[in-house]
Amino acid sequence: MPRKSPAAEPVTPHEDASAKSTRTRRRLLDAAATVLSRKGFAGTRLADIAEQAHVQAPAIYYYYPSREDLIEEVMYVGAAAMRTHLTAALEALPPSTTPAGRISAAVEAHLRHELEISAYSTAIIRNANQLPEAVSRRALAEVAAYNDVWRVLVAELAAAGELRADVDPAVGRMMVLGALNWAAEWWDPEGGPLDEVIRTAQSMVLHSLRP
Amino acid sequence: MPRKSPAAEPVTPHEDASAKSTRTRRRLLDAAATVLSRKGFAGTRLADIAEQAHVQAPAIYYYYPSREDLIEEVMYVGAAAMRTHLTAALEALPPSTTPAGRISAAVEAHLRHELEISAYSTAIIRNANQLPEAVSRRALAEVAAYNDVWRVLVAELAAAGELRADVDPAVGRMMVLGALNWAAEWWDPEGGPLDEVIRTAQSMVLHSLRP
DNA sequence: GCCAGAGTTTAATCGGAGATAGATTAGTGA
DNA sequence: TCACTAATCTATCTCCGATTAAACTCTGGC
Repeated sequence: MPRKSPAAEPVTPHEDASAKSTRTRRRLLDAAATVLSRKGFAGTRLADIAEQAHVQAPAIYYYYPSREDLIEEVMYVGAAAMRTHLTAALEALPPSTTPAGRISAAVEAHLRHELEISAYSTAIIRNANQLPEAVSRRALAEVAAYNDVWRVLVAELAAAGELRADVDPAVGRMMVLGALNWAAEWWDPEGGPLDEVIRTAQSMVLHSLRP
Repeated sequence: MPRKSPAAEPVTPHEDASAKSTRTRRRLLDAAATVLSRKGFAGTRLADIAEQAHVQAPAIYYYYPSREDLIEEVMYVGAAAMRTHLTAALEALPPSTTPAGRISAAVEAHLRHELEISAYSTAIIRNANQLPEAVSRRALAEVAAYNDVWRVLVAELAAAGELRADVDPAVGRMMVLGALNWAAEWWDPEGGPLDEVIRTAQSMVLHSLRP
């Protein structure tokens, strides 16, 4: 058994001696995200993760106490990054931005980040609802918080009188998020520039919500 | 070893003697769809399927040569049913129906069927892109055919001059299908009548596509 | 040049799950 | 009721994959 996992020792002994450790940890996380998105939770083998990360399988236990802990972190980190990214994008907007403008920015932030960290995104999208409770709990909480941000965006639009009367806010929000999430399943960098997808998405989303 | 699987003997010996066999087969298929949607491909245990279907695990081998064959059939049958349902709904429309009216009907058909056979739908949605090639081949072909039906619907709309210029037809179609597919992940019969979701969806879809 | 500990490896262990063998029971026609 | 087939069961085999044990290696500080 390894003496102590680096994760349990945040006080770095030699200031940057842990650089290697940190990098390997990240490699394992990325590898796990990739395998998880391609094979699903139960199909994710430690051997596959290890191969992706260029280590032997037991090395994983130096960094994570168990397979489930590693996967749990993939889900959480991916979900948290998504929310952080969206929040930052919104905060960067000038205060004068209209509700429609904010939604437009949110659409762009969602798509860019989703497709940039697509291994994490597809891992979350495909697996979130078929994981054991313990593995998905933190991630689902992040996803709920992410949804809340959108809830506010839609509410702001409604408050400005720009939400069509025949659109239920909750249903509308889930439809929009579904359209955006699904992009991870079909978008291919080869098939055309992301910017065009973003423009089309922004236009469709706003037209689907506003009078 | 069982003498012969009923599947291999389409000529029913006693005309309805196979009724029981047919029902068990269906129970197994439904059970497999349920487990598959909840646990994913690799997490789908024969024991879980068997329990859902009220048989012992080895009984499955009387009907299917292997676990993979059973799952393959779940995917294919679910995908094929989806396309059949949509096609039938479109053919039932009066010939005078406008392109927008046809899309509206397609939205309803998609949502109703998706949420009615939700075990099959979520099984397909969550697993289609993380299955071994051999298991998903037929299902993916059906999905492609299903997409083609929608491609035509959008083309008809465009031909009628009712597709906004800033909406790329392919991107628009995938966005719409994403919004609809995602409903299987969040819609809950307790949370309100399906009809209202359908009306909102129809309105959003048409407004997102038309000038 | 030597030591300590971080980081990683090879070699077991051990349980779980698909598949098979060989009964056993249910159903139907004579 | 008998005989035969359909349908299902119990017991078992076997392999795969997570985890653990026990080294080994490399690096920086002395």
